[in-house]
Amino acid sequence: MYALADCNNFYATCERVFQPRLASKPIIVLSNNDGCVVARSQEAKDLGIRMGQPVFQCRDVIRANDVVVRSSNYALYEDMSRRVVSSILNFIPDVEIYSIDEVFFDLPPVVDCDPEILCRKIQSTVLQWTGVPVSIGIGPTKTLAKLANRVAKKDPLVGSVYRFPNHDLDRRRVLAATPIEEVWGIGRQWGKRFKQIGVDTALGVVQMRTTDIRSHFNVTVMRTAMELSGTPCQNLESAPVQRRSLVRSRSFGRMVTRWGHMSQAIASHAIRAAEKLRSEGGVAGRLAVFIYTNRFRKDLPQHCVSGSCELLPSTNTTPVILKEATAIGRRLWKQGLQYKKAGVMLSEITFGETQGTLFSDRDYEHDAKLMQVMDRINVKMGSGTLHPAASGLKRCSWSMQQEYRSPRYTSRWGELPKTI
DNA sequence: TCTGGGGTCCTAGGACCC
DNA sequence: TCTGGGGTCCTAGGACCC
Repeated sequence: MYALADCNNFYATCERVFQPRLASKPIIVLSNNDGCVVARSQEAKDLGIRMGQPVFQCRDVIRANDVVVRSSNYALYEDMSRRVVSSILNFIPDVEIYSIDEVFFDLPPVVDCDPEILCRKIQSTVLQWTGVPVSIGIGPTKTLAKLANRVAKKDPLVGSVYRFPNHDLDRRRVLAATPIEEVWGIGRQWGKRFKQIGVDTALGVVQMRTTDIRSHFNVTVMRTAMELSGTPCQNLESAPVQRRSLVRSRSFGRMVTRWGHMSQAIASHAIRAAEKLRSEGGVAGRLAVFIYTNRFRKDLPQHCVSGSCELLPSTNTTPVILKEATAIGRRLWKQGLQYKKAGVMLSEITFGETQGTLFSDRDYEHDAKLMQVMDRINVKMGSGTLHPAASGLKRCSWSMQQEYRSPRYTSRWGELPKTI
């Protein structure tokens, strides 16, 4: 039996925990650059503000309803997420952290422990210890736990915890009430294709033959269909998975028209990406850089390009990655265009022993020591204290906008909550 | 005027090998 | 006139998730 605990309106909830006066107000949290709505409290959802909607499109609704607007504060959300997980770990030895606001876990088939009762206990404990309300769905597969979670969230009668029913009639009722595109793993596009062949709920999928699903779709969709029928195809992944790629990218606060600014942006992404990779102990075998113009400005010439190179031997050394990234960026750059976004991607990431090379005079031990010193200083004195000058010496026009960020209450001494 | 960032998996098609 | 069969590897693009 699987369970999925999902924090309700997570980012909006985090904003509320330390500012109780926001308790019943509509809240929205914005993406980087304060561009789109990425989280909404229930009140904001009720006002019709959509997920992913550009904030300038809902200015009127915000003003008319006194909606509280926040820039995203990942330092706060990540720390709150960690607290939620550690609360759950008090009851369950092994969990899979699926996302910043979702945790899967196994419920052992113990006779004297009703899974629903245990989950209710977890739910109330998390709320008491962290202030974050969670909904928990229980089912024989992860997909069904996810589906049950949707019921736990939507149906006020079930009190935030819902177990996918055993009884056939109930099961069909719940499946029939789940629109096809809301099944985990089937989004809008697959949903459309299902509707074309006359299937518009989860029940319809369960009633199809597996071979028919395979012929219309791919194996991923087929697995989802099997999970909906109660055959597990996905295990609990409690060991942290080793990543295969890593991206650092940002839209610019203002359009970039000078190579000087672009090279600083690429440099800063390269530096951050390399730093992140070292923190996880990996090395990358390939580096890619991309630069984009503003795809929404149909009136301007578009230039969305990327270039990549092999890193041999695989590396996480900042100066190596920085030099290559800048060179790729320079090749991609076209003067006279207005750029909106740039990013750096590290891929072919490996951990542990790596392939060396015979033909290099680089001193790898020296590199490793230098990076270690730099990382230690930055951990101790704050991120970015020591950095290559290529990323720029002062905040400038391409930096991100974050006008409405709340304090990082739980992770900065200077920003601890105070009573007034 | 203003439109996010970070991942994974699968498939088709092209280039190449013998 | 008639032009094979069996592989691998890589990349781009499309789908999904949060």
